[in-house]
Amino acid sequence: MREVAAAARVSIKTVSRVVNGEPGVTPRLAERVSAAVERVGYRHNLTASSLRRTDGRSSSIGVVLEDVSNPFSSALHRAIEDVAVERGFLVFAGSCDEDGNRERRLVSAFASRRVDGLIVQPSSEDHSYLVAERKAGTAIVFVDRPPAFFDADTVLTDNAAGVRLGVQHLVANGHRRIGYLGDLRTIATAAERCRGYVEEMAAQRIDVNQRLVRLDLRGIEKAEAATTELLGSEEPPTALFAGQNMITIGAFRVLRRLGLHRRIALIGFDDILLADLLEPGITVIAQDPALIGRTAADMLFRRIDGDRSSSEHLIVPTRMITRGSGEIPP
Amino acid sequence: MREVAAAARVSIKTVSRVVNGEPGVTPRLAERVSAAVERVGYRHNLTASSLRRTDGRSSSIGVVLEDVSNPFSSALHRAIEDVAVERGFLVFAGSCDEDGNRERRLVSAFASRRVDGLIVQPSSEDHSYLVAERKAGTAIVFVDRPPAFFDADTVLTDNAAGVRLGVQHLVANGHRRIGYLGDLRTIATAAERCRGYVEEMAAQRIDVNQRLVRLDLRGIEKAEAATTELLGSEEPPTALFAGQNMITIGAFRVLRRLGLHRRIALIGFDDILLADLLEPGITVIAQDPALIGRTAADMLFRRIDGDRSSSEHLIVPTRMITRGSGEIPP
DNA sequence: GTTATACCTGACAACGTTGTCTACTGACAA
DNA sequence: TTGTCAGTAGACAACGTTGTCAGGTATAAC
Repeated sequence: MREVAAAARVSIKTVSRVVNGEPGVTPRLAERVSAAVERVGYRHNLTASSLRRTDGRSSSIGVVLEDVSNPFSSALHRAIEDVAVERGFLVFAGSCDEDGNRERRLVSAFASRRVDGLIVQPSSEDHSYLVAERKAGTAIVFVDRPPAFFDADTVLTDNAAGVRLGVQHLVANGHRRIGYLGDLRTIATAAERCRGYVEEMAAQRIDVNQRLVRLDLRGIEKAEAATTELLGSEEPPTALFAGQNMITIGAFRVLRRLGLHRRIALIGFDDILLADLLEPGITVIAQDPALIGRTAADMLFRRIDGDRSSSEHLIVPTRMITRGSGEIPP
Repeated sequence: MREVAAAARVSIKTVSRVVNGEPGVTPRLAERVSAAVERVGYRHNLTASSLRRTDGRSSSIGVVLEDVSNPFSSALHRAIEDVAVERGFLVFAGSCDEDGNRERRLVSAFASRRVDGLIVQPSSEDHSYLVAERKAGTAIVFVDRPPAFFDADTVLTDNAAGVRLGVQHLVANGHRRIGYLGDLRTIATAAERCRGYVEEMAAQRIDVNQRLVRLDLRGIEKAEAATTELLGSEEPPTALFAGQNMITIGAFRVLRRLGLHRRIALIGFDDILLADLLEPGITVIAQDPALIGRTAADMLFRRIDGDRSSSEHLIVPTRMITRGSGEIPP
């Protein structure tokens, strides 16, 4: 900046004014400065700028995801990015793989870089550590899963209601022996989904047979093993509800392998690319990650803009997409 | 920091030493400082720190992707992140949707935040603008596609060789009327893949029938339209090579719709989740985005660590995964 | 010609750090 | 006791900006 000032024969402050588009500089002078900026190859240093500014804004936000490469998380990420770029903000993103410590380390790394806001898809089971960030003025919004021991804005899917919709659909098609395959119970959404299953079964006056319920399945392989076991049991289910993406894939693989894919009904939570091209197409309870991400980002920027009202909790609905696998009769 | 210093009754510099783990502080004193840090709720400000440090490192890198939510890009992103966290670096990521201007804006935003390195999956057709960044000391690595008018390290897939492998496989299965469906020719990788097709056809002494070649297909729908047209023509192909993910999906959809999915062979470039569960499974030429990302990140950090040797150009091989669709005879 | 009024411009300090250099402390040998 | 030497601690400036405020310069009105 000093170089630019020298080249344009003005003071440093004037260069700053031009760079920031502040008023009070003659167009002619501004032109001279811009030319000098170009000539010297000057690049504005936003870190120094944010250090000095009274509001201390860094124009960046941090996004903590389960895994940037997982389709759901990355759709969130993209939606958030789209809102951020409109505001001239940049996005830090990190994955924590269901590891609470990694989540904390990420947040701390973001905090060191003085992000203006955080969007967290939590892995940890205690978010009281965020109190310090909040006090430092960082806006915080949770997506997909609620925080624990910490009050903040949230944007969640109604997981239980989604599962209930699916189970209801299976019952309407005549099923009563409905198996449930769920993810780690430590994941809040997985617990919610399982709750939805139990509640809807009760609402339909069907006793839950514990032998038809398999939980804590993480990854395709565990889902495959559990499905194989379930279908090989004495009184196998006539329908399966898969509580997550990878579980749906695992279950479908086994159904195919056993030649049961046209005989046993299957509904999965979360849509899957290509699910429509399988035979039969897989009926799913679809979330809308793009809408969730956009909503969360809008909320975050409202907070960054100074909204101090009490925390909001939004629910984004799910929707059932029938494609065949969920409509197989018992 | 001043507060911490006051609370621990030491000078600011001593606090700095403790925070940075510099030697020359008695363990007892360090303990006292750490306690004060905790008590005051102090958070190290990395932006101020990097401003002052002689090396000026921000411990962050920028990643420019086609789209953070696209499976290939997000796999790259994840692999890069994994290398970065090991080094204590944070990752800015942005999408540019094949828009060269967006790419430039992203790079400029990264530069303003003084990232130490850039990994670019380019959309632009002229990267001479990066000369300024390079001169400022930013390390730059290109992935997936080569830069134009700019010399830098690259990590690319051998696209032409991959396609040749696929075409060869089709010919070996008896096909001679092989259709080719390609992405926008402005995308370097798409051009390369098309070249592979032409070259292998020549090597097999088969004349390329221009009516069997459809290019500039962007997105599933355009691919569907082109496939429909191709298959409805007078002398339809007996096999199709789809030059990209979405094109493969579009082509398969049409084959299914026309009931030709067991009669016309199909090979796609890039693996697709669930491709093994379709009927028939889709034979693909698979890239290894995780390896590409990791390699690029390793390269970038070598440059950040000061490696000034001339630019390297690595090629990551592809591999064919046969699943049925590519083995259908004419 | 003088003064008032806008409007521009620049000197200086400060943001939260760290590099440099000086000064202090205590231990040990002479 | 004194001198030397590590080893440790602190004062100060500086990184690249911007906020504050004082000062300068046209222009217009008297």
